[in-house]
Amino acid sequence: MSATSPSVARKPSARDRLLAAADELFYAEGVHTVGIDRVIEKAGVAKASLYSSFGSKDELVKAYLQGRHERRRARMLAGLERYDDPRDRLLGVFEVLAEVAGNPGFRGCAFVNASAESPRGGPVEEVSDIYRAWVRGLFHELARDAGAKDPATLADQLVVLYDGASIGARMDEGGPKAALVARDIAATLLAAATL
Amino acid sequence: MSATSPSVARKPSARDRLLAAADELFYAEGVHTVGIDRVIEKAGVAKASLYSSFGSKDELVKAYLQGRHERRRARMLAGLERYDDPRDRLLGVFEVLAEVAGNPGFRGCAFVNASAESPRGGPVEEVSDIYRAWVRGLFHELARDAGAKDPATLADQLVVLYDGASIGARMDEGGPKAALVARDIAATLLAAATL
DNA sequence: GCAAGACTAGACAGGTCTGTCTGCTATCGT
DNA sequence: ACGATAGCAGACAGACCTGTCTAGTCTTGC
Repeated sequence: MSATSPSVARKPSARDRLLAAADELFYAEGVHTVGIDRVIEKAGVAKASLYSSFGSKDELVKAYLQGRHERRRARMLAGLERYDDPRDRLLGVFEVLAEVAGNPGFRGCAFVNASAESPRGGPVEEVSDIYRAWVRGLFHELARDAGAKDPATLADQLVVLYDGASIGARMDEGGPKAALVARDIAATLLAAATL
Repeated sequence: MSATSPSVARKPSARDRLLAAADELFYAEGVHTVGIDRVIEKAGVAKASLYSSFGSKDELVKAYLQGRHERRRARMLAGLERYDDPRDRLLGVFEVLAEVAGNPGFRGCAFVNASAESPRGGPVEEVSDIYRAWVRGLFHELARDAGAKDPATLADQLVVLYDGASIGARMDEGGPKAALVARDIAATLLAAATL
């Protein structure tokens, strides 16, 4: 029980605790609704630490969204490793989404939610665009691998399904249901696109 | 030019001016971001008038959303009158949505946006549920009329498309594009559902 | 031992938020 | 003519917001 062991039971840095608290609160209640005071209280951190780490609330919001992007990306890629067949991998995106949406704390897409309460052209739109470009790129790649005749068009369609599933799960409390509906539609579209 | 002519150039009531101002501001910038002061200034109305007409900001938000619901309903039903064939009427929903999304001020679904910045179980969720039940009912009815074998399932699918189109138009600045993508998917689904 | 850096606690400034209240004015039905 | 109703203008209270600043504490490398 050496007190300075670097790999065991180290308290996370103030920055990491802030990000964890911001992630929970911002996602659950909205980036504008939740004030700085609640974030630092949950993180157990002084206000000065927040401003020395991030500089402003906007930057904290940005970091929160970037963290969401990275974690969604990691979860999606890990989830798709289960599948070998390119067709299954494409539909697997909606399986993973269904798992995520079945989570009790699920409240829709963090980027859609944040941008609903943020001005156009601000930092939120910036990171949202990057996230959405990644989603579309992933679909494009999977559509190509699955043998779609026009992978770009199919990717556009799949993005619509992805968004619709996420909104449906948030607004209608149906858990994974909307994502599975989207999965079925995707299967129909894929069949039609590879004839 | 009688000064009291009831049908010519009457200044709208304070209540109506408030609703019009709230509609513009809340939709463009979010219900939480926009404060009471900005609404009454735009409406040219005293603060006391707002509180005597609506009682609270929450009630004003509710009235704003109810107005959106009613106008969307009227616009949709009027737009669908162009079509005779039941199949065209169903797809016409997405044509009307494309027209709406092509509007320069379009910023997605007012209910999705408002609920992103509102607590669960509040008045916003209440009116959102009513609106969404109407959308789903409309699709159900149109799916039945179009001869779908399982209109309830088709309606679920069309709701996903409707949500996805609206989010895509807001997040990706594509104007009516996402709605037309959704229309094409709907045509494919309808063909498969009426075999 | 000790200096440097990271962190905490909390006061403070300046602004904005919702909601209440007091006066004053104009219009309308009777 | 006159009372009722509707509306306007703005001060005010109390809470909450972001962001800054001071002062003290703890940890770590050397």
